[in-house]
Amino acid sequence: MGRSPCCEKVGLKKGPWTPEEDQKLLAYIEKHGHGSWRALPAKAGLQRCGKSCRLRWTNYLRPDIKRGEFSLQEEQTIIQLHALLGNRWSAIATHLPKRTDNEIKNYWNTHLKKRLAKMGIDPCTHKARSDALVSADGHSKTAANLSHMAQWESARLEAEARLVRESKLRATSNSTILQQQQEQPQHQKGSSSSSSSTTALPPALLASKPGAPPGPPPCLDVLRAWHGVWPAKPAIERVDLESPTSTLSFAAAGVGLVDGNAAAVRHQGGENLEPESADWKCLAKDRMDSFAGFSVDAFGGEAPWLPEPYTSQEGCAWGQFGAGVTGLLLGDSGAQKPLGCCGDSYVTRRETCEEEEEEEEEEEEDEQEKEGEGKKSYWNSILNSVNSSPSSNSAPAFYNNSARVDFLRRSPVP
DNA sequence: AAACAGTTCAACCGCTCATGA
DNA sequence: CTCATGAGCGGTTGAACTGTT
Repeated sequence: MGRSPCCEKVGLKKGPWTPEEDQKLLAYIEKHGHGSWRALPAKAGLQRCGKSCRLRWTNYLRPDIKRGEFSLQEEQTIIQLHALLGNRWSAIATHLPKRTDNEIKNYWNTHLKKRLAKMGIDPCTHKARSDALVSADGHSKTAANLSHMAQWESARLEAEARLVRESKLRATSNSTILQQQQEQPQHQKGSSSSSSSTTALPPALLASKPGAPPGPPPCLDVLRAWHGVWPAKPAIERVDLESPTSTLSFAAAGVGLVDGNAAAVRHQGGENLEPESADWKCLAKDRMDSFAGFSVDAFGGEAPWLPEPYTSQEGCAWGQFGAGVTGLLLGDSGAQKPLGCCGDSYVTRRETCEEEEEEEEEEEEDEQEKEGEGKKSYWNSILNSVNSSPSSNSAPAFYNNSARVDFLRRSPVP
């Protein structure tokens, strides 16, 4: 629309970054923070446009980026959030700590989308292609409700993310930033305008603080109101406010609890279970036909932040069931090779992969211990849920929560 | 071993949004 | 209120890589 280019294009380098360029960018940001991206290239001695620098930093060089294979819980989170938010990758990325929107987008397009399509599930709507939702027996109302719910939740997610960002900025500016600014008064100029930008800070400020108090951020009052009660011992023990890309990590925390579910599915079906495998395909299809209405839309929107299923002793409410079905969708993920593991352009992929695999093995061992219980109980939960036949008439747990339904009714549709 | 096809992912492009003058 | 500017987002591209014939 006649917009001037973000920077003078002449003489600026494009294409893959060289190690030297990376080094320059890293060194500059480590020392000064990025400040104004537009002005950065000149200051850092780079023949790149600011946009390119920002992208390189946020998608590749930033120290708190996790690269390599997506874990099951990450896949679940992506599918669930995509069902709710659609292609809003940055919003999805806020729930996947250390993952960039670009990476998530790529992963969706190259893996998850295909997997869903292969299963006969429309990756756009997250419904079985033969739409059982709007059936003759009046389920369309449920569909409308779910759509309403999804819209509302979508807006709410954004609001929460904003609140957290704002509170984070406030908190930071009240303490460290002030001090930092006194020491380096000019580096932060021009970076305060962005509502979501925390990366203007030098990385030292962004370094994770494992011991940071895990108390719920102010925005969680909204959740408390939403849920009626904040669990005495929240399933979400850690709210990672430090990651520049993550304003909330409910998804990781919450879904992490059901990570074992998908693993359990794999376990039940055997590690070599292929998506085409008759057993689970039947199960998936049956359940998808039955639950197409809720599909991932319903439980996907639910699982990441709802504490109920995870705090209840039985832990087999809809959230878990939903995550379990998502696990079904992810049935072959466990067997897949690490993809694009170690994106380092300058180290051969295999070298870094070996290191990462070792680390991942260690992490897996830890996770497996935590998941043990979930794995055992999940399949029973699935069977219970199936046996108790949560037909479309019996809504997921949250729909039976009258307070929430009331709240929903009062809530405006964005 | 070579040619071809398919896949992955880093990077770019064009657009919208937020902010400040 | 309008305009200019910068930042960020989502879609797309193309080089590099991998698998198949």
